[in-house]
Amino acid sequence: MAASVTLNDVAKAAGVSIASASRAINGLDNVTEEVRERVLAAAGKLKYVPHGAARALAMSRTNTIGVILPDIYGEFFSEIIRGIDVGARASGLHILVSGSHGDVKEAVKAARAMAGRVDGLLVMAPYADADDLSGKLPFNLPLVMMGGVGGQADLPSLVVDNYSGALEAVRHLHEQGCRRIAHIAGPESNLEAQDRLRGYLDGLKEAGLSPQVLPGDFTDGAGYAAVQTLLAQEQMPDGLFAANDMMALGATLGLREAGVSIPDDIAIIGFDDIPVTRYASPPISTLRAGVFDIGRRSLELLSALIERGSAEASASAASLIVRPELVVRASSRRR
Amino acid sequence: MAASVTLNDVAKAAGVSIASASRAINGLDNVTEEVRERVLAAAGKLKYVPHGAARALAMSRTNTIGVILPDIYGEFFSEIIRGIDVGARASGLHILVSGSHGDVKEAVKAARAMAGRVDGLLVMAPYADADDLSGKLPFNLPLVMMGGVGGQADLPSLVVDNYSGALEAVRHLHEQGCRRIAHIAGPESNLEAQDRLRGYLDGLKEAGLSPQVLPGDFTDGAGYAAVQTLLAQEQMPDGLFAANDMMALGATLGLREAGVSIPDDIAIIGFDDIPVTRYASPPISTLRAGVFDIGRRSLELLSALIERGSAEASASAASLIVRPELVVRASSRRR
DNA sequence: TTGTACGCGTTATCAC
DNA sequence: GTGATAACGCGTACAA
Repeated sequence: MAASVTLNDVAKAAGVSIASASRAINGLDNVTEEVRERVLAAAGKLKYVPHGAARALAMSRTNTIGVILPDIYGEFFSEIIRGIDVGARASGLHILVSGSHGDVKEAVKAARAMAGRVDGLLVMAPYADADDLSGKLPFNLPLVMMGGVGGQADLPSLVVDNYSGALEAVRHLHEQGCRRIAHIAGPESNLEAQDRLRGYLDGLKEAGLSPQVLPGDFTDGAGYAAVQTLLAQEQMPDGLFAANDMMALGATLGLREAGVSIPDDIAIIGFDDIPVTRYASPPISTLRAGVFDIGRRSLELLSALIERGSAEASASAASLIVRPELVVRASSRRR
Repeated sequence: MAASVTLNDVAKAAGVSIASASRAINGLDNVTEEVRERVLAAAGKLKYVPHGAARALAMSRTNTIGVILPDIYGEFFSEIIRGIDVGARASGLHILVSGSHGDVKEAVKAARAMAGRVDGLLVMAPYADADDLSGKLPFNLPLVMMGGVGGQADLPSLVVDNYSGALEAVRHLHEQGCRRIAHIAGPESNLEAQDRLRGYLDGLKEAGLSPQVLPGDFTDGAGYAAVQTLLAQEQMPDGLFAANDMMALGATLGLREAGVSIPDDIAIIGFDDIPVTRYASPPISTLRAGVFDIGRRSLELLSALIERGSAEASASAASLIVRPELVVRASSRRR
């Protein structure tokens, strides 16, 4: 019933031209007060709502930014999205999200689908080789990369210093008296996980300890599985650095189940500082990457790029580097 | 630089008409194989990407659905979004999200901004009076309400049977031997919280017990604060039903801090079954509303409405009612 | 101040 | 099969 009412209908109902109707509705000042009222009244009665796509086409401006994440749920991404939401709100922008499900092809596909529907792109693709994206992604659109390794493809980006974070985690465990420190790694193809692994290895070298790396995939299940491996060996480690908080959480569950005391028998630290770390028992030490801030600041950066026409986008490609902050909680505090 | 390349550019480069170019790119069959190849080659070389808004305008079809939630982060909404994402993916739809921040005006505003940019709307507005929305929201757009009270404004919807869920929670605690059962309520203006409160009150009446209701706002902080109140009174309750899981979680933290044993001294149960309940210690009993499924099924419902042109949308406004399922974990298991 | 007419990038309907 | 051309709904020079 009733195809949606257009500006034309409103103009007709108000007895003015479509141009005047447009002006009145958009609050331009070159309209008689009387005309404005007539138009607004008509619009109200007809329940007129501007057609987004048409407006976007005419103004080549959507007031929407596209967000492409590996996934759009879970503690980690949820925090990212929150940051983006807050920033977007402040800038009067809307958000078109899409999950790439860890696939580069999907990410590119999503980006293509967003062309002409967003003013800029915020993408996080930690698994992607820089070259995989650089050529295919930017369709003359302002773009900011979140996470990933530094200076990825010369795109403006916000990255976490995963390497020094990992280094700090190891040093912390060492200071707490740990001498056999194991690591639960993230997905092999994940660039951030790779950096964290490097930091761990260098940290152990620095301390003169020998490393033990267990495979993982960033899920709590992987953390749980990893401790099963550890429990089966002759000697347990006395320190455990998980590449992210979810795996640290899974590890604590497994250890508690086995009656291992945390942090006395084994100290644990994660990475990211997602909310649930505070609710775990014991609360889990971690490295606060400022997930929320990453989202918010990325959006601000993108927003700025959009405003200035994204002129020399890559010129000012000053990749902001976020240095994670050590957060010590009960899971690793031994004194 | 270089204004984005259009279909016209591609057509010109391939030496065909814009119409043929369109056909070739959209895979229609009435094109010579040779023309198709020329067009595709040109498109590839020019890095052509279809303009979403223009396509939407021409086809009056966006392949996008708008999602309006009170918030777009946190465990609960994250799960909803996950469900929607899965459903959307299956239907080849994109998602335009917006948080209303608990404000009806904001929700309506968001919906207006989405007009002409989406094919349908998925909205959750638990604080909204049915009448507040029914008139202002549907701009000739297929719409499905998530949550809220049943049959809200005759719109097709997916609602949780909060009342019987709450009733079941109370019965469970009673069966476990609890005789002084307190309730931490949700926000007063929240319709779902109201239903849960009703269920609680009727449940206590049924058991012949006297109720104690503490105020809350669905945050863990509120749960924590509520137990401080309880700890200060002469006699502690021996059972606690929180209107949602986050408050139940906050309550367990407060109680553990005070050295109160769960579930021996006090049994606890929440509502919603968000992921974190499983990681808490002890794991928290709850009522599984199937948050994920609500998202997914809402989308499926909406998708169906869109396909069939939303003809008699409200005719088939068969509000699907989800009956929550009791999930007993350590926090309330006394035997 | 107001109205006319064109353009935004695509799709779809025609003739050819 | 292919190519003009009219929508789609709106903003906006430009002219009046």
